[in-house]
Amino acid sequence: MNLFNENNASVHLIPSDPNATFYILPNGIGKDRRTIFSNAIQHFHLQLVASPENARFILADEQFDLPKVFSILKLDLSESEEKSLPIVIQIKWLTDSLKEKNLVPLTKDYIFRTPLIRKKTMPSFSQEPVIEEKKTIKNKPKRRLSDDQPQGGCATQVKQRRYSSDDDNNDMMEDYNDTVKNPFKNGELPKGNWMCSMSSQTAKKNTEINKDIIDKLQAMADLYNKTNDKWRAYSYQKAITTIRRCTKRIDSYEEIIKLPGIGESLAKKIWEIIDTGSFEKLEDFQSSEYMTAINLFGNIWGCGPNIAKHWYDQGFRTLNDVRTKAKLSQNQTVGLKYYDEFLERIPRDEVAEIEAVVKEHALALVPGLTIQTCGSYRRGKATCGDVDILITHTDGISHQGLLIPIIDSLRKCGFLTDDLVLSDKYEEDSGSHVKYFGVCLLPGENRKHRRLDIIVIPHNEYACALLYFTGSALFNRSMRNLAHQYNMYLSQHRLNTGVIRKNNSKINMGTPLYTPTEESIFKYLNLPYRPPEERDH
DNA sequence: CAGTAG
DNA sequence: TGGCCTTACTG
DNA sequence: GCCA
Repeated sequence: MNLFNENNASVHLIPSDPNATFYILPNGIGKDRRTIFSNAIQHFHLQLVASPENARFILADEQFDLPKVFSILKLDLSESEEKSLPIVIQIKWLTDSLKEKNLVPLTKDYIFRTPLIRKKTMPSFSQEPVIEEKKTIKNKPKRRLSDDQPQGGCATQVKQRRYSSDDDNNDMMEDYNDTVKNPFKNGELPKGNWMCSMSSQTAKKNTEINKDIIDKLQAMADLYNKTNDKWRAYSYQKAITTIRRCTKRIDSYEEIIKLPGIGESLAKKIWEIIDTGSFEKLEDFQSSEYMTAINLFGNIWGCGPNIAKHWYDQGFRTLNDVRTKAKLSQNQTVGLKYYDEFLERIPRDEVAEIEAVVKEHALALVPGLTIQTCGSYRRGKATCGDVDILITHTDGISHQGLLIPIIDSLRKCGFLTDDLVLSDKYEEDSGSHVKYFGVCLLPGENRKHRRLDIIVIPHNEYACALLYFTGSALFNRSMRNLAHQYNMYLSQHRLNTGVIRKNNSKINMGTPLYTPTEESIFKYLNLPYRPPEERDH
């Protein structure tokens, strides 16, 4: 793994080599260009560092010469024959690479003239420093985030937050507020029906007024969701959200068709419900042998539309058919075992009890953990479908390797009865979170088996994870879709800006934004902040 | 990879 | 006409 | 199913 071909004057870069650390000399490079270059670095899987001391390569504007660059860096050209100096490269190398859509060979033409020192300053790359360097880089950012206040801070604070300058390897995490370019002015959103911009709160008290309509549409959506017609289901779901926001009883076709997300087809169906009190299509479905079976099977955890259809095609019609004749995955076996229990809602109080058990065991292992129950519980619902518990630690480190011990502890006391998904491949890499999906049972009489998800994440991802696991699903999709419009991308890990997509796939992942709080994410997206209770779409 | 889930 | 969220697990 |  050599960075250099010694027999050749040109330098051959191996992008994945962790030693290929790059620093962009900001002088003479505007913020926009710098963002582009940062993105490029990431796109080519190169390692960007925030301070020149950690960089093997310095990317500099062509207007400078080597002495100038070194003076900016406060490095002495004549000194330090032994200490390896960074190699200064023309930024043109990056732009050329961008043009080619591939890293072009790093020939000597791109390297600033260094006749005096070049021979001796070719860094050597033994294995030892590689490992050391890796560790420093991985750990520092996590520690640096220890002053986060997960729930505190209003949106306006975002702009004031800065990383301290000694924070290496955090160029990408720099406060990018100023470089976030979206074409919309403050508070303005792109054209469209953005659920995430609206509160669901008003919806709650108006549910009754159009209840018959909503219930029937919901039943249809549920059924379509269990077929492969997920986009139709999506439309129904959005229509339901819209109707929930209506403050008056809907009583004319004209006002229905005007509602966003409701077109001719749905308007006709809604009018049918209003006019006749019934919904023929739904009744057809509900009396259909196929839909009945699909609905039955689809309620098994781990059985989706395709498996359900497959079972139907095999002639299965009842749960007993499935139990005795179908080839079941491990998850489906568990899902079938608790079929009825999983369909029941969990009272709020019981969620709190489950949370308390998990907290007790987790905190016994590591005091000071941040433990937050998300999902519909955090949205303030009276009952929940499952329990989502998010765990992190403000020190940015203590969460590592935590999941398995927690699970073991909970399993040992009989709280966990079955596992569905258990990912323990924490590689201290890629910020991959760690998740457990399983089944728990509180001690005592008349208890029911409940679905429990535990997610352990690094603290710098806390806000995005919180946002994601709090939902609702529709709210998340709306928000991510909005991010997409801005050429950003939002996931449970991070919010990136400057994403370049082509044919609906990302060719450039962009640059992560600093997201200490949920509020900051809303702000980046030009959205008014919505507390969890208002995300119940 | 398809399927399922969040 | 084609996008409609995104990542991660299982088998 | 809806929308651009």
